[in-house]
Amino acid sequence: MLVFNYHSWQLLNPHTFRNLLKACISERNLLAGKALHALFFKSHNNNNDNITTYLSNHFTILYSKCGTLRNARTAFDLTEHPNVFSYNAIINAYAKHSLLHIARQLFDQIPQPDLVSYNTLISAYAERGDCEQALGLLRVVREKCLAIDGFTLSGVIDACCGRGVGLIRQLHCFVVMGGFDSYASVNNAILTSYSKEGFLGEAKRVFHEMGVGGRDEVSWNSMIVACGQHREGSDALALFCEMVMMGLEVDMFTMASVLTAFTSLKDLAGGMQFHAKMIKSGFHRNTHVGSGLIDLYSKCAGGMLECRKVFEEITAPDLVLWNTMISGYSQNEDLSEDALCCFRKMQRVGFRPDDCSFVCVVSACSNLPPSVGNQVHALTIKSDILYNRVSVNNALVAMYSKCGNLQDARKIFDTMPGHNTVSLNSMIAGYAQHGLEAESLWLFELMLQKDIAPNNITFISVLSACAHTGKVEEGQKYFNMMKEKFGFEPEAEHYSCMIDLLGRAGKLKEAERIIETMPFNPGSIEWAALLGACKKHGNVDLAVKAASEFVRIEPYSAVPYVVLSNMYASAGRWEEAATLKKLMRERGVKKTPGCSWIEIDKKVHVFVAEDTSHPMINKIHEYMGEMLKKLKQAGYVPDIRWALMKDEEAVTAEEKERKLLYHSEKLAVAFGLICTEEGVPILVVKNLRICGDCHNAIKIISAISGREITVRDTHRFHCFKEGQCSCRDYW
DNA sequence: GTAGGGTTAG
Repeated sequence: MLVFNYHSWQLLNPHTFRNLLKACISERNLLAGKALHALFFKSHNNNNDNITTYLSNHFTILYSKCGTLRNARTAFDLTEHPNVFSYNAIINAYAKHSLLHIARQLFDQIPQPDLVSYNTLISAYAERGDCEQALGLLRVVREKCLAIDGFTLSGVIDACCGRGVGLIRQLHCFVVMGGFDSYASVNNAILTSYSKEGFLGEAKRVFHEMGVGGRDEVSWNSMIVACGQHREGSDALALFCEMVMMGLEVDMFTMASVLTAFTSLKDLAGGMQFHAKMIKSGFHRNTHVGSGLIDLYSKCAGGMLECRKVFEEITAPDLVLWNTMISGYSQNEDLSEDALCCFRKMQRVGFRPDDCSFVCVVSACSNLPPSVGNQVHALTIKSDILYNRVSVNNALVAMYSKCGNLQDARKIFDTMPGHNTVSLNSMIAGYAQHGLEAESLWLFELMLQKDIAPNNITFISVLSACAHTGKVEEGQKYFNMMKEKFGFEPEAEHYSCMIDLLGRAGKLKEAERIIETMPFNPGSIEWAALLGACKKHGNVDLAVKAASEFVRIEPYSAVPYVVLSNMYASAGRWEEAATLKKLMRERGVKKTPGCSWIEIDKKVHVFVAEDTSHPMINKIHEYMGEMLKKLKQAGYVPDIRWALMKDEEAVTAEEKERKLLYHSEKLAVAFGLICTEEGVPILVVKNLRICGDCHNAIKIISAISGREITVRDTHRFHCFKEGQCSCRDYW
């Protein structure tokens, strides 16, 4: 510990002064450093000897290390002969403050940059995900015959992560050929990159090949995180135990990594126990651990209450911690507005949002009225350093397409500075959700041509595009391609897509067979897909099986009860329908009330079925009455099978027709048509799936009114135009 | 004077 007495410093000789400054740097003691700096001006500044040059350069290093950029810059500007050390320090300081353009300017001024200068800049580009620049610098380093080291390679590998596994494989080769595979840091970077590209097997291989002696703590932590992120939580926990048994040092990074394992297992109880243990050791106040905890509770506890408690315990929240909170809010659909509040609050307390903050807040906008997304988009443009980040653009593409605005999604996709796997995934998914399977598959083929590696998520979108349009053969082809050509082991989601694809196409037997033979225990999603297919094709027997399996897994979901009782009712099996309704009441299962909303002039108007609360409801009813006449003239026949919700026998056909007319999506559409100018497209969002009668009616409404009407339901988009729907009635 | 491990988009 550095102990000082200002008065005695006046007598220091230059060498002692230098040693003191060194100590300040290694201890990051800003206070003592500043005092030394003041003294330096009084006594040494005028000399022009080596030690003065040394000292003045080291003040830049001191301030850079202590994170005070302004002081670092002042010290740097006051240094008459800046050496490469202080250049490197100040470049690093700017890079860490996301001011890469200034870092680059300074780099270009260095008379003779050394390897550390290059490494620093490469890391800065890696931080930004700019793989081209990082590779360019690597080339320069090699041309200059500077001997590459582990810093160079781990930086380059980090920068190239996210550009497909092919590039990582090439770099891995380069690492092995150059003999850099003895560097733990380089192997760690390779390991993490493989994992992030979706290749856990390769990551594990790297880890094993490192051997116990070749690993450091980072290797263990990286492997634990990799397993956690690939939902192999129990492997992650086993690694942690192994680490503890071996007496390796366990730090906050390890704790955070273990938390990702609990999160992946959705093991809230285990995570909470671990939390309790960490409270005893005080780890829970650490930001790394905190973000792990917040992630755990936001994903597993069904709300943000616990997260807020964790957040409040943290002594000095950092940017990642704030981002994790924003992310938590944005993943809880009904808390999207809170995500925005959190984003604003973070800025109020002085944090500058980074790409991750924007990605999270933009994704929250997918669940909010479109105008909010537009505003946040404007914000990303204003904060220009982020504008060019691929990740933010990807999030914007996803947001616009989820908000039903495929045109703007495409515009961003076409103008963004570069594409990676996620960019293509977002756009492909956008087209898939809108039922534009041809565009979706065309983009996928383009992706392959351009050598942008698909990942497991790409195939989810591709398969769902096939499912949404009934392309059974294509779906089968892509499912096989994913295994055989790309070596991806299909995950539960891929199997669900196949169940959906086959089931909807009427191949119920094949769909059921997939459930029986897939290498996972089928979850509610798989059974729901089969149930939906049974409903479409009227197979009550199989529906009973699917529904009961669903209920076993998710006892409080109303979905299986409602679907099955509607099926009974449709088949005229009233008693069974009633029994099911009774059972539902007895078990306390509540149906989610259907509601639809529309944004007009930045105000959201929500409608529930047979709504009478809206101030303009009379006008809406009047409009619907008129519309009904026109609809009937155009050949609309109300499909009263969709009005079977309660007391079926008691209601007359006329009453059923009236009920249908006042479904929430029809009310919202009518309101939209009343409130907007001729020709303006309208967007309605529904919290459940669109009803079949509404689907039919809105098709005709779109023709009568000459409007483009988009309805987003929980499953996909229906874009009605000139009497047709983009789903081509396949839903 | 410089890396690799916690959060994110599909």
